[in-house]
Amino acid sequence: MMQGGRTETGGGESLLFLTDEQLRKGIEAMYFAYRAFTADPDRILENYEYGRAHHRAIHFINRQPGLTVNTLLTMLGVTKQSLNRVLRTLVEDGLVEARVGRRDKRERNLFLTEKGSALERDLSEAQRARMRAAYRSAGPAAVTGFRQVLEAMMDPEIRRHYLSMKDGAP
Amino acid sequence: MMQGGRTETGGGESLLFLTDEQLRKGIEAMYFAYRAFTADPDRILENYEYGRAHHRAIHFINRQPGLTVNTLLTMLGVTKQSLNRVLRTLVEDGLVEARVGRRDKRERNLFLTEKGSALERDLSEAQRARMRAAYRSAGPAAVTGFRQVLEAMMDPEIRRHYLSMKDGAP
DNA sequence: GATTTTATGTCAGTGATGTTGACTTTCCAA
DNA sequence: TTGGAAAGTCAACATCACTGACATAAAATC
Repeated sequence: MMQGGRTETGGGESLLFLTDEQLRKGIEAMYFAYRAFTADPDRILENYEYGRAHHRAIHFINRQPGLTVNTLLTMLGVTKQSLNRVLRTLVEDGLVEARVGRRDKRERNLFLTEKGSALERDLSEAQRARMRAAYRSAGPAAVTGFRQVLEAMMDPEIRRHYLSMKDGAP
Repeated sequence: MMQGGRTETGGGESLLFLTDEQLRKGIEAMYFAYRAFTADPDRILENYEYGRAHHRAIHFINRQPGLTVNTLLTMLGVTKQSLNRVLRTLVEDGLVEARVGRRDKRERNLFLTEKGSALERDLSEAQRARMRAAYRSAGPAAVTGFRQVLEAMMDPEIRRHYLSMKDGAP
């Protein structure tokens, strides 16, 4: 049975953090933390008729103003039909502006309106408050480790996108 | 405007990791990593007619064999109606056994059957493989920080449950 | 100039997951 | 014995994802 077995590859004591039990705890930690992580913005979104998908779209449009639908599609990893439904309501409600591309008129460049920016700030401040508290309680060294593990966990193509977005360390 | 502002509370350079930009990167890291984290088991579940909710139920029943429906409910944070639909299919398909409680016959104690254990191993091995690779590439110190931040991010009641589950450090 | 490819939008149908609300059954405990 | 907790059930509904098919416009290519 593989269940309950250790996963050391012969490296000795320094690999104790790679036991199946340790990995399972990590899996549970990811699950529980992510749930808390999404709970705060979800509470805000209940007041509107929006869901998590709207939040994601708003987040990335704020991070890369003018990005195209296709780029957003890649980052969100959903189908265009799914994203389109979300974008349509956001444009209709005046939170997002979709400007026809200047060079390539097939493209739509997406921007947040002032109203969209306001919601973005609300949502992200709720999320940042939790992240800030967690960072503060864990300390800078832990935060570095946190980011390292998360980055190593991402799919390579997505990690490229992630790393290319503007960073807080100038 | 609060947007783009720093969040230092006067502590000086040691709090640079708490800038809004750093927090936003952390938020994105969580999102992208979690997506990768769930992608592997999701691929396996496509072959069955199960979804992520079934995976979660199977995971926790494996971790705490004999747990009651109510305990599982608390850990999953869903309604009993939602969980019931999932549990019913798992029991019907012979992956989960729901034994009437010995002391309190209203309760149901949940166990994985051999068939259920087999699927659990498949699913969790896929997830552990990614976690193992990330841990290995980031190293033990990073893993400690990773866990610290995630634990600080959880809701307190859930963290209690999380910490009370068996740990890999004996 | 005609054809193909690309970017986007739209409509229809489906499935998994979640919700609320109302109700029943079982059965422990005051 | 009665009240209430635990569990299960049924119904209706919303969100968010998917696939598949099709439309439009513009760029790219032949």
